[in-house]
Amino acid sequence: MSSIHDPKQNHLLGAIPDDEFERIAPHLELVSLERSELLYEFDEALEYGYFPTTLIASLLCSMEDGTSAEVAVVGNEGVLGVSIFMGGQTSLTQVTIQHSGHAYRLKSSILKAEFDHCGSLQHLLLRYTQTLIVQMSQTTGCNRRHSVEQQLCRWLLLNIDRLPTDELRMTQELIANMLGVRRESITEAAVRLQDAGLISYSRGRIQILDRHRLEAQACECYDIVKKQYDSLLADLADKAVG
Amino acid sequence: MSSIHDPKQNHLLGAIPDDEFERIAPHLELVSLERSELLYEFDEALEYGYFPTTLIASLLCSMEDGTSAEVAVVGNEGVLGVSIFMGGQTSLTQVTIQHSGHAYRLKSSILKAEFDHCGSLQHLLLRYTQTLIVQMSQTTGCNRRHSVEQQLCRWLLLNIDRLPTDELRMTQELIANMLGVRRESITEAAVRLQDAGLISYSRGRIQILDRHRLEAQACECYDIVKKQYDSLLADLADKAVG
DNA sequence: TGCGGTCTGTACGCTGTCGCACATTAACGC
DNA sequence: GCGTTAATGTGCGACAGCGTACAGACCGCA
Repeated sequence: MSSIHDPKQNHLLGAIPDDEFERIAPHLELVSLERSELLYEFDEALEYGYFPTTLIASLLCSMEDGTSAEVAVVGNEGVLGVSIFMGGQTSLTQVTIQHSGHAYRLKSSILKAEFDHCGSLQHLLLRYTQTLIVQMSQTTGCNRRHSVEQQLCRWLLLNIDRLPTDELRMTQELIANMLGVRRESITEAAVRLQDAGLISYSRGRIQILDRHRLEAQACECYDIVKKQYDSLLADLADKAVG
Repeated sequence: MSSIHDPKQNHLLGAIPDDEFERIAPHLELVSLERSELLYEFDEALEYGYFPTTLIASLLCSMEDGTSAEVAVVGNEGVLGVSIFMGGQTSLTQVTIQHSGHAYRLKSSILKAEFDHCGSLQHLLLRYTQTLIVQMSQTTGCNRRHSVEQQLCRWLLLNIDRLPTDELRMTQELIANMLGVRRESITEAAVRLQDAGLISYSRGRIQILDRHRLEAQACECYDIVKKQYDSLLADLADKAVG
């Protein structure tokens, strides 16, 4: 394939054996999604599962009062629409696009059928779902105990890990929506981080200047989630070889 | 069985077909667990999965500073040790016993093997894991946006739903640990609820007096989680018959 | 019947975050 | 360039929850 797009840019699709991949490959459909797009509404029936390659999505818990809080972030390490194979038919959370990019989508029926083969894909999807659970759990604790600044550091790191660059295109307003805090609280924290030389930003572009110190500034939650994903990726690498 | 204990008091075990149940039944071992017991540590290898019948357990995210926050509560509708079948070998969260009682435990190897039969049990366990994800997601949002009093209402309801009585044996101190707040904050909220006639309590015994108003006082989070479980239980009932 | 410990109630000052209002600055289309 | 709009900066009062300290209430036990 001469295209710059390749389903195997998604770590899960990249890790399944050839025979399983060939079975679903004809059904994979490349889609481009823009920031702020609502991919799934909570409790909505799911037509497709999505395997992101370059986009980042956000799983949100949206409240009656109109506010929302991010429960997890999903990029090319994962899949959107876990309830398709988990057995429910409807989305477990609201899902929005946080960073524009591409994904390969697969009809729910086909994804479910392949899952039910009980092969490698099933194993990978379940293993991935597990990391998602850890991320959600850690986010819960983080919301309860840690400062906005710590959470911002965690959030920046989680996102930059899922992008090829060290620049994020994201306004403080949007970050505030993700973290479920005021825009001004993000501004205050961002000013401090910029003054300290950890990041620099202007009008929707955030540069990570000192990743190491940013990690030090973040709460332990980032480390825990990161380790979990690293162990998943190590698993995936094993699969891809073996 | 003349015993008052029966594995089928657990909704998941009660919903699998006879042939699958017979296969695991010889391996089920009744255990009695006491409040505050640490069942799993985070990231610890899991020797057993547990199907609670009368106990209630709490999945906790524990922080470096020694505090913790509950991410989900599990009773006889569920199972402890989802990572056994999800493919990781280690616990996704810390798990403690919140209310003394009984559970049937099953060696991890046997649980995993039965799961890999891709039969009814697999479907049920995945379906249950899904409700767990919804509960965790909602807890995340609740921690972010709702008052201690609202969270206390939610917590009381979630627990009372998993017990046969309308009395909870639980000190304010323990509730505070679960919700990740100060003991005094629970006292203040509890005083208000008692003054309003919704509950009455004394020294570790909490009576629910007006369940309906308690639901009204709780945030939407309880309803959402409850509906999710109701839909799971409806599924289970279908399975048990069909 | 009194004693010790556990559980609950209350008070006070502190801090982080909120909600709001408004000022300032950079990017973009014309 | 020029004005519009989106994005960011800042200030201020309000308030929920925190940490600490201590007082009362109830329970079991000697």
